Amino acid sequence: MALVLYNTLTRKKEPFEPLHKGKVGMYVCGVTVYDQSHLGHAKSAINFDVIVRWLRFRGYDVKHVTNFTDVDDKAIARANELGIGTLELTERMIAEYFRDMDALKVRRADVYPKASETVPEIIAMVKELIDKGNAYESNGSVYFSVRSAKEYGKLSRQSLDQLEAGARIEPGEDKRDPMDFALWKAAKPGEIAWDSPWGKGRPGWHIECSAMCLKHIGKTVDIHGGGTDLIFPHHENEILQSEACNGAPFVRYWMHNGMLNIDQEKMSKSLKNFFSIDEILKKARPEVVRFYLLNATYGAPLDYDEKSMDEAAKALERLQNTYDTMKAASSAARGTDDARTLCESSWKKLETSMDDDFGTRNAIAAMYDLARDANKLLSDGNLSAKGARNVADVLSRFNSVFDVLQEDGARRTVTASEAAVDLADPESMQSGRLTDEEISLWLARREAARKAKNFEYADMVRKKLAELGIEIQDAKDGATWKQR
RNA sequence: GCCGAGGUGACAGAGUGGCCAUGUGGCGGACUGCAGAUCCGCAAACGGGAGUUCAAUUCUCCCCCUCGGCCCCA
Repeated sequence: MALVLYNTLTRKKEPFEPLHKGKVGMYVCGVTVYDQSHLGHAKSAINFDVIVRWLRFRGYDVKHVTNFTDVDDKAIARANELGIGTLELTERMIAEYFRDMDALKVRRADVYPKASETVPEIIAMVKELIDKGNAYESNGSVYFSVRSAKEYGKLSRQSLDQLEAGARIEPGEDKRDPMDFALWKAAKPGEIAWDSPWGKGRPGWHIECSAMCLKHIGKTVDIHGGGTDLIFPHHENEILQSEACNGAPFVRYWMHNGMLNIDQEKMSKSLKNFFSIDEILKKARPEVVRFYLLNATYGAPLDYDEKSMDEAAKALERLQNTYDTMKAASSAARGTDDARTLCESSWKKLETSMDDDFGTRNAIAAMYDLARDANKLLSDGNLSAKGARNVADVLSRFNSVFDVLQEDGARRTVTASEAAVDLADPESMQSGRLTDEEISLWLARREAARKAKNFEYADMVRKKLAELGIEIQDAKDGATWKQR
């Protein structure tokens, strides 16, 4: 089954065929670094993180580029407020961004170009656009002439005339046409600026992505991603610039992730209705945040509320329990079923889902089905040790793409000595860390007490262990325990 | 106004021309000394209207509603 993805350009799902066989050049629009990152940014980062991981899992050699917009009106304004340099502020924000995304287990892109470090390439591109007659200089600024483009609005399906009806030129601008946009902005006093053939100034917003794509990937990128809010005008303008400059198709597949809404409104910095990643991580583990976001469709808007995050936590708990249980059963299970058919069909379903425009939601559903059937086999006593291992392997493979299960949470069986008949006082349990042997000993004592129907003692042991962060569960073939 | 997406059971959210989504929650069971975990069963849906069809939640048309984009924004 071939990988199919939804292309915003054609509004259809298309079979994925990169320009060069086996290689994928992928560019994802990053953030403007003037403030903290919020859950909406996390959604984008995690959606594309999993997309990249799946492409790699499928054997593609992916070069993933994500930029930082560090030269920008808001960053300049914020830095001035704080009385620090623009790049000082943006460096700080970039560090925070990495801290946040690392916490969310987002794999790093291969390259993180910054606007401030791409100025020579940007200037070269602007020059070329002027030479080719697609741009013009005006009072130290350079604008792209939309009327010079062969076609306009193919991504967002906007008509230039329609747009112009509502547009107007801001006072102080020197555009020839209202829809023309700045490639290079003449410096204003107190702003960060670079020398250029048009005097001191700085790059416009859209041009940095075009320049970075060209520099780090080439004239044509296979996948260009970003939020749906960037479709117009940002991505539209990127197409105009890049195709006018390079004379080659700019992007083969446009992928856009849906916005995260809160109370029916887009979460955004300007609306001040956002949860910073910091805050979110106080409420939920990173794995839960990932699971919550991946349990939706990347391209659709997602409404956030605390209740749905809690639901995600509970649902994930089930998969985690199954994962832990299966790992424990990998040596203990006694049945005869090696669960091969089950594992194969579950994995097949996951692959089919992921190959269908990265259907993480259905992929997760496949894991639920696997968990249910495997748990049933186990509790019916039919699962073999090898079968448990097979199931754990599938979940582990799933996790290598989704990264939502904790690997060290294994529930452990007791390796108890039979001779543990002395019912020592649970109160004598040392606070601090117990060794595995000590835990086994206590569980053996408890087991002996249970057999003797001394439930008071058994409950006491369970309680004391719980106080030390050790959770135990009784099962048919003995208790298992887990460090919390 | 223009462009785009969408309306599915209590909630979240897939999908398909005729058969189970899935998860959380609810109800009833099994297991259990109790916890917990797990499993089984039940109830519960396809915005409204017309049409195509043997059959439509799934296709077509109309209507209603919601959301996003059109300054910045993942």
